[in-house]
Amino acid sequence: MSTETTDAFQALADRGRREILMMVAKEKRSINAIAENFDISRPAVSKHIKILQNAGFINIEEKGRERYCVLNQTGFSEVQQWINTFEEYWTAQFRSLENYLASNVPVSKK
Amino acid sequence: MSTETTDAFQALADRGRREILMMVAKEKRSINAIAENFDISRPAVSKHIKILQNAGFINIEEKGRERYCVLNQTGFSEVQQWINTFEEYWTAQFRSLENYLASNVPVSKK
DNA sequence: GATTTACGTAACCTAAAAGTTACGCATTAT
DNA sequence: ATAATGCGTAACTTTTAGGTTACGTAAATC
Repeated sequence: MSTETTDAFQALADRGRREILMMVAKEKRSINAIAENFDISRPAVSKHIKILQNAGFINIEEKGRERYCVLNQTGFSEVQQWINTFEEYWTAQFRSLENYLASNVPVSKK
Repeated sequence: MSTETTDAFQALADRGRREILMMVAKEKRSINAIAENFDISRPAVSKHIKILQNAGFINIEEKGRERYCVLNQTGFSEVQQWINTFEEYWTAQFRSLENYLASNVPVSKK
């Protein structure tokens, strides 16, 4: 795990990390609280957290010796933006389907 | 590259694969046509295509000995759905910000 | 019908991701 | 002051991802 990853998609590639995000979405959690819900060791979780943080999916709220994870919209937006890039393609597809239907499929008349 | 990958996020983890999707979004392309635009070998591209296909991002249109790649919305929708899962979280965040502002921040009066 | 083209696939190698244990270091509790 | 807790990190091992070359095969070209 090269924890310096900054790529949002790379960060989401791991199932465990996606589960972590879903857990944190339900409620703010400390590193240990997260680790308790996984089979992997705490240090492993710790690394995942760092990756998610660097990719902009979570923020850390330090409270004494505990570190709470909360969602950060940055990473999600990045992915959303990329998905939106293809919006144009789908609407074009849709329009050409419309054209096809308009010119080729007989409309039932009353 | 275990080409049996069916995971959408896993498929998007690779930069090259994301580029392939963007290329294909511009226009339908054969495997070789795609490979020409990359530094990697054709067999490598071939594997990437298979991964993208299995993950539901592209469909193959066979035309004689050529195989054309076209986008498939399935994979994109899967990712979109996952992103939408967190929608609830952000709106809750927004509402609590609203509440905070309403109760704590003095409104400038005229 | 021989050759070239457009692929897929198997076998293999390398590098990076993901995991572990074993520490160390603050912070909190006793 | 001492012990216990909540982490991060370094060093190491295993697994997987991504790449290659070397084939084979079916369709197009000559």
